[in-house]
Order: sequence, then structure tokens, then C-alpha cells
Amino acid sequence: MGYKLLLADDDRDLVKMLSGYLELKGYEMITARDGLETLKKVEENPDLILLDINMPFMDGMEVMRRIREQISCPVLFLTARAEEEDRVNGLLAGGDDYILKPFSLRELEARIKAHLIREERSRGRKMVRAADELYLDYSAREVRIGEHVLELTRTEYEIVEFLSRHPGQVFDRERIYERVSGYDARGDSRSVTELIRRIRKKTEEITDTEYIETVWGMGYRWKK
Amino acid sequence: MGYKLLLADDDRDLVKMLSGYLELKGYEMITARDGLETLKKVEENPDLILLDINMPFMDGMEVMRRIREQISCPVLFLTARAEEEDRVNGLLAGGDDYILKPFSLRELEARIKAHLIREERSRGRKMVRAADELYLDYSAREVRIGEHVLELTRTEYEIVEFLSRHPGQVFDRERIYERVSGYDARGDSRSVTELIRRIRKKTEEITDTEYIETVWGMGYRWKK
DNA sequence: GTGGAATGTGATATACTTGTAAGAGCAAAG
DNA sequence: CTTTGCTCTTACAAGTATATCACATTCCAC
Repeated sequence: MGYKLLLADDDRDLVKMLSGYLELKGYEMITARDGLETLKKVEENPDLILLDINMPFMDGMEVMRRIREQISCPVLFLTARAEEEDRVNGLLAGGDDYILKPFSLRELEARIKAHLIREERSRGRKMVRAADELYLDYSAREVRIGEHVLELTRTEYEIVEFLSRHPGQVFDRERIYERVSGYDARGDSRSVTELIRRIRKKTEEITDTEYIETVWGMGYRWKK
Repeated sequence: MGYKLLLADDDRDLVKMLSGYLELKGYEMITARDGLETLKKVEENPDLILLDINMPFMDGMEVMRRIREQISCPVLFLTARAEEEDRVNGLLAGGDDYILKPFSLRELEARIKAHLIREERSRGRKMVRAADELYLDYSAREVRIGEHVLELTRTEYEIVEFLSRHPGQVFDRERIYERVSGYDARGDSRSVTELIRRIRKKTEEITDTEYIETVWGMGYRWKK
């Protein structure tokens, strides 16, 4: 969450779909449609780059080489070519991963996450204090209050992570729901009420402190 | 896993890609871009060295000779030259292996592992306590619970070693699968479920203690 | 190649999580 | 202090992830 991704591909539909999906997932998206545009956008310092190999004006490999002269963030190649040779070439040019089309959104997201986490870890980030006695470990997806570990389910954890990353800001159920559930979510935002109740119930067993505040008629906010 | 590798090559892209890949696989990487830098970095006592033959300032062969005066760890030559003569020279200079570019990542990793294992074995075994009554012998790739030896297959062992080296941290199937099988592995991460079931079944026969915990919707973790 | 072990796959059962609905409880506005 | 509308609580239904099992495939040593 809170990461900036650069997506470079000449397939409009793919770009639209992917960036829509990833935005929903909380990423900030920059897009480019050809090699030259990509190089220009690189100046905005994305945290990770998704790069198509076949693009007009300058192909992905060449773009790759030039990117490396500018910044050092993870680069994931997207491509339809399946040959082993290409795979090696892509990686040799300095790419960090190689994803074959067609790919599943889920797999793509998993790999993006993996690379962002690795990048973060190599920069040495670990436990983050989100409030008072409450700590988050993003890579372990773990929440602790003092010495106690909060046993949260996936969505519960997502809500805590999302809200605590924007302390003091009020979000309505709709927005929270969008962020924490998938693109293909089935239910509606009323379930956020329930999820938050469950989180509160679990924190209550450990401490009296209230972390998530109800803002009447508007939504919820993380209490700093 | 948990090993320190020194990668010496003057090709920036290659270095970036390889060290990125090997870091993902859990190795700690040191890099050098020329002969002199290599000799300096050797002082950090890597467990294994990947050495390019053609480098500025001092070529790989010369570096090799000087390394041997300092430490005795496996040295793998990386080179584009395919001639038999060079191969013989490289090995004569004290190199332990000889890998021709372009090489597949999978093969490289396999060879690195092979040499590290051989090295550890010749240095004698040491048992590491991974939990409670459970001990790992990295060089023998053996797991014991009390006096009982766990008969694990290769992949099963890899999973136990990987998870136990990061106790308490949650990994999803995807990441476990990446670590434990080759980069271009054939199957998918669902098999991790099955492998973990098999590990659990084997430990169950010895003790009631649960070592691998399921974290619903997130993955698995080694119980501290 | 052949045979046996290891790994992967698919189907089904089970466990757990998330979503839904209905009523009770509360805060705000008149 | 009553009405209105939102939120909390509770119980349950629906949905999703994991465990298990049997079998297929791949790998490896011979």
C-alpha cells in the first residue's frame, strides 16, 4: 500500500484493466505506452516497474538498460514470449522477474508484493509503531499490542493496515471496502461494520485502548 | 540459505540481476566490479565466490591466486570463453567449478548449493536447534526430533529448513514454492499444501508438537 | 528404458472466514 | 423526550481456503 508503480505497455486495454485493478488495490499508478514515454515517466521515481518487452519506438530491453542508468527499483518484465532464452536475456538485462502473458491478476499481485517486500527489507524496515502500544510488521502481516499477538484474519488485517497507514483520516465504509477486498468482491460495504466489530472484539481482550474510532454518519478513523 | 556469496563481475546488469535473484533465494550478497575490489571484499569472508575471468585492473586468474593465499572457500568461475584450454587453466588456478555464460539460473543455483553442501560437510557437522526438541543438521540435510531422525524428501527438507530459518514469519505458498523449487519450476504453489501435509504427517508419528502453523488466508509459519 | 520414489494434481471433505439480515441500542435533531 | 437514522450485536447462511486422499506424472538411479 502506498506504493507507486509504473506500468509500461502498448496494449491499451491491458493497461486500463491492470492499472484499474492495481489502483483498487491501493497502488498509485503511472502508465506509459511506449519506450520513450516510459523513460520520461521513470523520472517520477516509481517503487516498481512493470515493463512490456514489445513496445513501439524503443523496445523493453533497451528501455531496461536506460532505466538502470537512472534508478534502481525492481523491474518486472511482462511478455508473451515463452522461450527460455528470452527469459534469461530479460533477466540478464537487469530485470528482476519475468512474467508471461497471459498471467493471473492474483499471481501478478503476489509477485509485485514479493518484490516490494524484498526491496523494503533490504532497506531495513521492520516493525512499525501504529499507535500507542500497537505495532505492525508488514512483511509478517502481524499485529502486536505490547507482547500480545493479535490473531487477525486476512481482511481484518488489511483493514488495520490500511487505516493505520492513514491515521486520523476518516474513511467511509465504501472506501474501506474497496481497498481491502478484491476487484471481484462479492459482498457490499456493510460487511465492513462487521469486520471492524470483530477487530474491536479481539483488541478488547488485550487492552481497553480504542484504536478504531467511529465517526458518526461518516465512517471510521484510526485514532492516533 | 543464510550463506554469504561474493559475486565479482564487471557487467553491471549481470551483477544486479544475479544478486537480486540470489537474494530472493535467501543468500546474502556481496558484489565487486573489478579485481582489486574483489580482493578487498574477500576479507568479509564469503562462503563462496562467483568470479568473472575478464575484469578490469586484475583478471580473474590473478585474483584467484591471491584469494587462495587468504581463504579457502569454493570459487566458481563465470566466463563467456568456451575453450577447453581456459577451462583447464581455470581449474588449475584453484577454481572449483567453471560455468559458461550464458547459463541458466537454475543450473547456477544448483551448482552453488552443491558446493556449499560439500564444503559444509568437509568442515564437519553441526546441529542447530530449530524448535523445542527439533534439530537441523544443515550439512547432512537431516532433521531430528529428540533421538528420532525425520525421513524427509529433498523438497520437504527444504521447506523445513526455509521456514525454520525464519521462525514466526508468515510466508504464502507462492513464496515458499519460489524458495524451495527452481525459478522456472513446472508445477504451482498448490503443491506446497501437500508437501506440508506430508511433513506434518511424519512429525506426528514422533511427537504431538506442531511445528508448522497454518495462518488462514496468508500462508504458513514456523512456530517459535 | 524400467521401476520405485518423489512430486504434482484433482476431487472431495472440513474448517474457517466473510457476508447478510433483523432487531436492539444509541446519538443527533427537533 | 421522542423520532429518525445510523451503528452495534447476534445468529446464521454463504463463500472460500485448507486438509486430506487417491491417483497421475515426473524424476532419478539402475
